[in-house]
Amino acid sequence: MNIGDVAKASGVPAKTIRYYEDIGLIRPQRGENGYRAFRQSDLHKLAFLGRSRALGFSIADCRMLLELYEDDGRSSSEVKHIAQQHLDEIDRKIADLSEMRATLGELVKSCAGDNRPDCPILSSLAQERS
Amino acid sequence: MNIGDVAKASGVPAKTIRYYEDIGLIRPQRGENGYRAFRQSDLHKLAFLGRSRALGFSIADCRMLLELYEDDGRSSSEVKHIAQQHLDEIDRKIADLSEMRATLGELVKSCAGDNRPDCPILSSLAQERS
DNA sequence: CCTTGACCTTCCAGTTAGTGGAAGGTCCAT
DNA sequence: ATGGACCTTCCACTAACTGGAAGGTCAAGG
Repeated sequence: MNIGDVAKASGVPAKTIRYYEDIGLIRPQRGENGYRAFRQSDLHKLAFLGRSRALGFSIADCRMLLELYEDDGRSSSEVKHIAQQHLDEIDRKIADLSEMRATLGELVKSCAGDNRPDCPILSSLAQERS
Repeated sequence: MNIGDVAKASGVPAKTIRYYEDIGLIRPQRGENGYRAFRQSDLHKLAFLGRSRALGFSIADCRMLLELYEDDGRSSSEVKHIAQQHLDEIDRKIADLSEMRATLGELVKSCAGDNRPDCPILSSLAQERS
């Protein structure tokens, strides 16, 4: 399979696939014409990567997950540890965003949004506490 | 005031302050020794930037907000528009993260996390649907 | 007067995870 | 043989800093 085919099949853009090869996540073979020749196992890996990335795992995490996936002697605890760390990170991000959302939501609500200059959003950012 | 003083007073790191000057967000004067000489208005701007960034506004947004802040002829609707867009963006991010959190949370819960290799997390990423 | 340490300066490189685009080679169908 | 759809590499760019090196400045203590 050529890169366009695996891109379509895996949902990972061709450019991204080349990038993944660059950083050593996959090692497709090459045909005589220089084109990358993907095997089923490459496609499989790319789909794995696509799903991992969709869950927000970093490339570094994906690399470890892929290694664990191919390691028959793995312990599920290793996988779970990575996932748990990521889950904690997600929770932290959600908490941060929720706090921003709360503050900003209040400010937006309190701003008239008309053609006058008075604006509680700007006042708050300038710390002109009312 | 030197950069260290404003860094302390504004909470914005010195490196970041230099960066903000680089990209034209602030224009501190210079002393004879070449040191940046910050006025109160610079400090004020930096604090404004610090608070804007803490609410997750992009640098581009911050630039516009700062301009609006200094524009007496502004309409609060312009400010509100920027803030509303950002709020929507935050909501989108929270929604994305919440979905990841839900999926990943299930997977983590279902993984034994012991020394055996069987792992629903990896199975799911590999799309070996059970 | 000299030194020491805490400042300050600029500049370069690296971070994350790709994306866009240019220049050029290949393949297949008409 | 020519056109279009592929493919290749390489370089630059994104966001918002951060780290570090090399070197100048300033104030205090000996």
